[in-house]
Amino acid sequence: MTVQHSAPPLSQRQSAILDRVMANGYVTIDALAAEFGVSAQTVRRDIIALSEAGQLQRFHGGAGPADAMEAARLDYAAKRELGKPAKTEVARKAAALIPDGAALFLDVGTTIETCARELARRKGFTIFTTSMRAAMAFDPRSHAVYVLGGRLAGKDGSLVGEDTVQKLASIHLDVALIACSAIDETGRVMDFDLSKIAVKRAAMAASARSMLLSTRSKFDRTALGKIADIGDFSAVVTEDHPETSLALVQAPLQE
Amino acid sequence: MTVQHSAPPLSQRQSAILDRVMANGYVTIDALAAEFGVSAQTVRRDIIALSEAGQLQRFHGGAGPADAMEAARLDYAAKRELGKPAKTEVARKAAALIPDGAALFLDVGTTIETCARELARRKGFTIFTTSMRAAMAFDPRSHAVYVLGGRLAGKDGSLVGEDTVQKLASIHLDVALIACSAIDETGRVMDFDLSKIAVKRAAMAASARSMLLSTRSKFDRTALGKIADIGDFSAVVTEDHPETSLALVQAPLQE
DNA sequence: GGAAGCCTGTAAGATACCTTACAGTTGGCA
DNA sequence: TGCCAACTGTAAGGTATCTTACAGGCTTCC
Repeated sequence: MTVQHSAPPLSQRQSAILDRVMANGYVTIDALAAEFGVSAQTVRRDIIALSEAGQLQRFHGGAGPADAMEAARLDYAAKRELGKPAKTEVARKAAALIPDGAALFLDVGTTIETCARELARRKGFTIFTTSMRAAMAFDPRSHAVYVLGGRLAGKDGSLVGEDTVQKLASIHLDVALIACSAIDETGRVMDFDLSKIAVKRAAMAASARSMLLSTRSKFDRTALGKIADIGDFSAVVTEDHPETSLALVQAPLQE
Repeated sequence: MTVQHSAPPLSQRQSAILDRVMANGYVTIDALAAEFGVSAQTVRRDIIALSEAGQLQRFHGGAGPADAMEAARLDYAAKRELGKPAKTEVARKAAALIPDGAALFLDVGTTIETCARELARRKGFTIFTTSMRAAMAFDPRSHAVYVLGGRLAGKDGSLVGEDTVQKLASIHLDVALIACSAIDETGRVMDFDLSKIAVKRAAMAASARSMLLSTRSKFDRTALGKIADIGDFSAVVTEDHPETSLALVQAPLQE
């Protein structure tokens, strides 16, 4: 079994620069020059080489990540922009409905992540989630964060696995924040990803209340599998202007 | 139970800017101005406000993350710099010893993460890990990545839990890549974090071979708990200049 | 109505960075 | 030794960004 790298040769310093970029997300040329004890121009040359090799992305004054994994994250990030303002509004409204100190399940999804960042600015939550990106939003010193393990499924940092369901069965949570792919005319809440549906249902079963976060763009559409009926949720949070075909509940949750 | 945010009020656009920063890691002012349809100067003002609020960090031409979680990551990243060149060397040497397509356990730690990024540039590995940061280094389309769940323990994205040990007991891996805090004069490999020791031992037990990644700065020191004896490892990877008090094995692994 | 406050856009000078070009250093090789 | 290639540092001029300052539009409130 051959041991070989497909990547082109990198100097020690270039490799170190890559490390820093991957770790910090963004580094300035000045910082790199100071760290390695070389001139800014030398660092610039390294960055140009790495940039041309597609290893990172140049910015004015520094460089940021741009490789396979990060590029996927950017694709993923770009996807967020589609429903951006609506997502943010939904996330903020949902976060405002969560009482302090609650024990929560956080589903996978961009809206949930935005909500997670909103919640992370408070303190004392207990979080169960299958989304690494949602988990990373929290400071472990301010919150108790539990990540339900599994196989890394996509660029979104989501984890899927059979154990997840049974682990959820053994705990009790206050609120499950659930995302979906579609809500059809009859009020069926649906998702494209079958592997995640079981997790969503288990999370709902393990929680006293379930909250569905969905932009109106998901309404009157259909998807592969059914998660639940819209009536199974204690609250459905969407944008204002509820000109949809469904009656929406938006009452604050209480313990 | 009161529902309130401790954070100061943010405009819709400022909040959206934060979202983008958290998602992309770094955004340029031009990109933000174009996205929101406002002038660069307006975006700059938003960024200045957010920066003064400690929500993000200003850079020449854009802004990057700098809030609680990310700041912790930066602290963590700063820590890497202590043993930087040595860590990189160890990581690269270790990665070169791993045969293609191997099933691996990746421990928590900066050296392991650097090694993970090195491995991620190849294809076909099966990865089990308790480190979210290590997991994120891989593209799930090129590798099978399994994250062993647990409680988010620190800024390093590490997960600890009781289930982890028993889950490891049910699988078989080729190589376990293990990190440690110290190796004392008698060859005892030790760690400061007791909660992680059980995981390391379980991973070693589940793997045909174990590889210890350690810079020489860890040698002739001691720590809280013992992981194993240095003889329990199939290979110990450290920097060149093996002027240590221990005989080190650095043989390539084969299946 | 009118003043005050806030947000926004525009413009000019100051600052920081980038590019290009050239020279010094090092190491390999004949 | 002499030559060449690769790497690095320095410097000058161009470009981009930042800062500061001012003006217009909008809302609030008297």
